[in-house]
Amino acid sequence: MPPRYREKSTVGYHAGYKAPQTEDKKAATKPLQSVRPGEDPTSKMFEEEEYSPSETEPFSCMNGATTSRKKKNKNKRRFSDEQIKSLESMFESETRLEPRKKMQLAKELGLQPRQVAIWFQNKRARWKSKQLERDYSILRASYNSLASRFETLKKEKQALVVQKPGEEGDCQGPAVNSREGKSVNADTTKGESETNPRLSIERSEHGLGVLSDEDSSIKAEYFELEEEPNLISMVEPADGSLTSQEDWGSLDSDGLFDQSSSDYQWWDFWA
DNA sequence: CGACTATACCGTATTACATCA
DNA sequence: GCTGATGTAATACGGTATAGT
Repeated sequence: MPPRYREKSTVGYHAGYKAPQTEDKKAATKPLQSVRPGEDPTSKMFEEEEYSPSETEPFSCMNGATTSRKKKNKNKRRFSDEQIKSLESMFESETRLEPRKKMQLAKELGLQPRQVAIWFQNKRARWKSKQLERDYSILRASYNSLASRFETLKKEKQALVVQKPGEEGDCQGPAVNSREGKSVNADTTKGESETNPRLSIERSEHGLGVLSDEDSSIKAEYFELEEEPNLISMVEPADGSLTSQEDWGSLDSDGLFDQSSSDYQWWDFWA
């Protein structure tokens, strides 16, 4: 969790102290009179004493609105290109604003500090959303690569089995078991390959598909896959650490998904 | 010192408005 | 001019951290 910037209060609060116009929801919602979406009885935009509406909009026009959804922010204005530019460049250097910088930036841009804070908040949300899309694409590409490699190996193996029907499979038999220092005959090798779930290539009758953006059902199928536990366990550790939301904070694509930073591919387990 | 309170900030979901095709 | 899609500023809400009482 990145550090939060909190302005240390320099005032000694006392009983009965009236909090300064906070720019946040706690104060805004303190009266909290059955607030419903679209109905903001304390609409900060219209209470902010320093707030100066955009040059063109006399926002008082909304007074007396007759629609059921009253209190619409008619003075909502998009920020100017210049403002966006400044905000963007600040966001590039730091995604969370120090209160002092927020105030300064707000002053420079002629915005309310709250507007700056909200912009950063929305920006982080948008950025995260796009990041998730990117990460998913990378993951999908990796998976598809793995799937096609799997198919290739499967075909190779079948070819070898057909080629030498009576013979022992050189590719897996003794080699696999040689780590135990035993000489294994063809029968035991074959027997193990049939019973050992880890040697389960043949078991996959339908093989592996290719993930596409469109077919979400396929995605679901593969991410709940029981057929190939080995594959899943490589993509997602059994402890769920990859999908644990706690780790998302540090999941900034140069971490988990940045394959360019390493020659190692996770599917190399299989190679 | 611990409980309580107030405030600030966060992420997420949602709303409402502006803009464009 | 109307309409639906999209982008985005703003709000709502629940949660957490921190400082003061």
